[in-house]
Amino acid sequence: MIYAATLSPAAPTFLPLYRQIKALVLRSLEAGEWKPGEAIPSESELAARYRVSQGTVRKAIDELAGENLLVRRQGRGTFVATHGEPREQFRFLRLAPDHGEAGSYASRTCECRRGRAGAEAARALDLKPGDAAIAIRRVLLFGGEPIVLEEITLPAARFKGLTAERLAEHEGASIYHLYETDFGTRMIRAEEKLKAAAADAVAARLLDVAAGTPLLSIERIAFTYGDRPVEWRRGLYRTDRHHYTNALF
Amino acid sequence: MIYAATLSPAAPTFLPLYRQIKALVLRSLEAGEWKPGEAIPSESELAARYRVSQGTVRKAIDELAGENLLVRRQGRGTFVATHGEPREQFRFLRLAPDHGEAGSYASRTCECRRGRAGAEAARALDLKPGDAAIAIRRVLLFGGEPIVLEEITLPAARFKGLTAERLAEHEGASIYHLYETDFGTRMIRAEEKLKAAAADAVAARLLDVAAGTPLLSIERIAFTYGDRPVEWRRGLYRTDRHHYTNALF
DNA sequence: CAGTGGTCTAGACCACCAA
DNA sequence: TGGTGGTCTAGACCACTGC
Repeated sequence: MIYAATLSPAAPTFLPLYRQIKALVLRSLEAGEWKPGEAIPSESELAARYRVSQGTVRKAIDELAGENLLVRRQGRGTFVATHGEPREQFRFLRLAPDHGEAGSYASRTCECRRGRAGAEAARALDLKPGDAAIAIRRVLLFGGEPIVLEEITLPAARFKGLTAERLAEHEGASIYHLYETDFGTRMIRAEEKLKAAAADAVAARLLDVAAGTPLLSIERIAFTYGDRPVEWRRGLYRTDRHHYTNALF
Repeated sequence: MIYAATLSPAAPTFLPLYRQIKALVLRSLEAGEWKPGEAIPSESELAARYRVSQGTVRKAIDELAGENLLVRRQGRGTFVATHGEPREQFRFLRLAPDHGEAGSYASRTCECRRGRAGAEAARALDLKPGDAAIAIRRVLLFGGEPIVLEEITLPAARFKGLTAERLAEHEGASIYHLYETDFGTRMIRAEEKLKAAAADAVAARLLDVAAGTPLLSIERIAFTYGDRPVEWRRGLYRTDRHHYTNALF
């Protein structure tokens, strides 16, 4: 192994071995050498491949598992995380009913068109003025009731061929799972900005509330490998019978 | 060391050594053997004390550091985390201005009285019908502007002697730091529920907005060691020029 | 320079799972 | 029963801090 310091004399004057291994595993992940849901090689195989001890591989994998990129399963192996599993389903959707258990979930796509991105979305996604984008508008239903109105903007280059039909086939499952299966794009993390806003006429109609009703407005930028922003969205949430949950540590 | 399985034949049939060490360190932390901001004994000292290897102590401390209960500082030692440090200051206050840098911060206490807890607070804090509570009402100012109106409810038994004067002396610093210094109560984690709500007359006056303005409503329960809830609060946030930030992983 | 946390190794053994 | 991840140890050495 070669210390990064040897290659780039900048910043952290020293890069531990396990971080270099982590970067190598990350590169394989990003390149799709192991697909979401698949097992990666065992710790001892990786140790042999990279010529380091198993403990060093272990520490690299520990960090990747901590970042939800890998999932360890004792006795079975280490797997590439996927948004397809029920457990991961609601990691990015933190809405809960005020009372009782979470009921059914479904999405209804209103619109899916190709065109220019809005100013905010273009800035968030680093799109150049001429770049095409895909705009989706949909309503999320909980227990059959319309609770969330969402606008999603995607760079057309990465999500070529995404259609309303394909979205319709996928209703009920996480859209991030569709991104994985159809476009090989896995969402790693997201940043959100929350505000309160009054419902305009469109939102009022689609969410079945009076115009002016306070709604929770959530703007999100989602990132894939390499911290590349690849999805922008704004959601308007009815919070009369639901709330957004957050945990602080 | 004794395996937990020997003591309680229930649930996880096996409790690793490092978890037992972690529990012992946690007990010392909770008992105040080492105070916030102080250094705990070195890894080798703890290894000797508990008769385990340094690596095992290390793994226990790793987890506690991951939960923000301890802070490692290479070359210096491991310290008990505190809300007094600037770095920890805004861990529980996730408001940011829409544009520009975060400006000054201050709090202005409107009211601090002893009495009965509200129904919601009493339920959240596990208070019995007769238990006394302390109710605080305050306004948080950012850049000199009133942005947040907060009601805080505390169990009177734990926060005996908390007065408006003491709060006033503490303006500008985190109230969680005051809890630590004056009452030996350190907040470990919190759960929040976010909603959008219309400003009522009182909120409108104190936040200098029109009645009916959409506000972000945040209800929080904060926990100390042993997952004991010891603070309930509801905040109403003006979000016309600020937003609540959240990161999803 | 001594002391602390941080890294790396090698090896033994345990817990869990699937076949 | 064999393979995988999980735990534990002992020891060597490195990086950082403060005296």
